[in-house]
Amino acid sequence: MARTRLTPERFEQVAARFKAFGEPARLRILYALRAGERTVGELCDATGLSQANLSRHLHYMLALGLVARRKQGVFVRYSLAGPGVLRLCDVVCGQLEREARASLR
Amino acid sequence: MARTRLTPERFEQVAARFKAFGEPARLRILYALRAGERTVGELCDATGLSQANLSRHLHYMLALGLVARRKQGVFVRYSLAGPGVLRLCDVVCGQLEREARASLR
DNA sequence: CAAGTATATAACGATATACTCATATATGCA
DNA sequence: TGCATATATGAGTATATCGTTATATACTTG
Repeated sequence: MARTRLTPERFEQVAARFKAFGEPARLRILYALRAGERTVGELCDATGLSQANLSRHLHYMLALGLVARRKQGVFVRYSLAGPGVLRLCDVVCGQLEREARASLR
Repeated sequence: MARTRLTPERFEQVAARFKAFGEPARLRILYALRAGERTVGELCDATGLSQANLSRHLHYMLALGLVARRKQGVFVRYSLAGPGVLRLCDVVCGQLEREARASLR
């Protein structure tokens, strides 16, 4: 694997990316988008978050390039920015899964 | 891949794990441990963090199972809890790397 | 243009988190 | 035992971030 030099600002970037995932509300949003594009209203229903709160998190993730935004009439449709976005979450889920199973036996 | 049901508390767990990585100071510590076991004092030098601050972050990551602790006389030697700990960071680094390269051309 | 709906944003309070300074605890040694 | 060193922790401050309420903006339709 190519070893990347980790400058201080690289640490900042990486941390910022992790921080985006380090919030249950945002994870819920991302997983609600797993099945495909959703309007803000639909995401309200799917996640149980308030509209204002949702909008703020979406803006946040849009700025980080985690989600994509498409305006269509009155509606705004959000989607995952790429197939890799949830891969990271799945890795962590898998790790926790394994740890949980290991600690049981 | 086994599809795991994502309960609310699963979201919390995953978010907590991500949050641990979402802090530049902790990333610096983890990467300083990449080369192997280090005492707190050595980590002070390697990261530039204050002793008190460092001690807190180490405690935090110890509780999450990201680092291991071994007491040896007056010294306490910390190390990465497992080989998978930094794999996640490398994934993110790689993604950012690719994105940076893609946005250049 | 007026009214209704979808989304975004401003302002605010509450809470959490990072950091520092000072001090406590633990260990080794004279 | 007394001192020096390594690490941990308590207390306090500053800042960031989440969530809410109220309001603004943008678009559609009558």
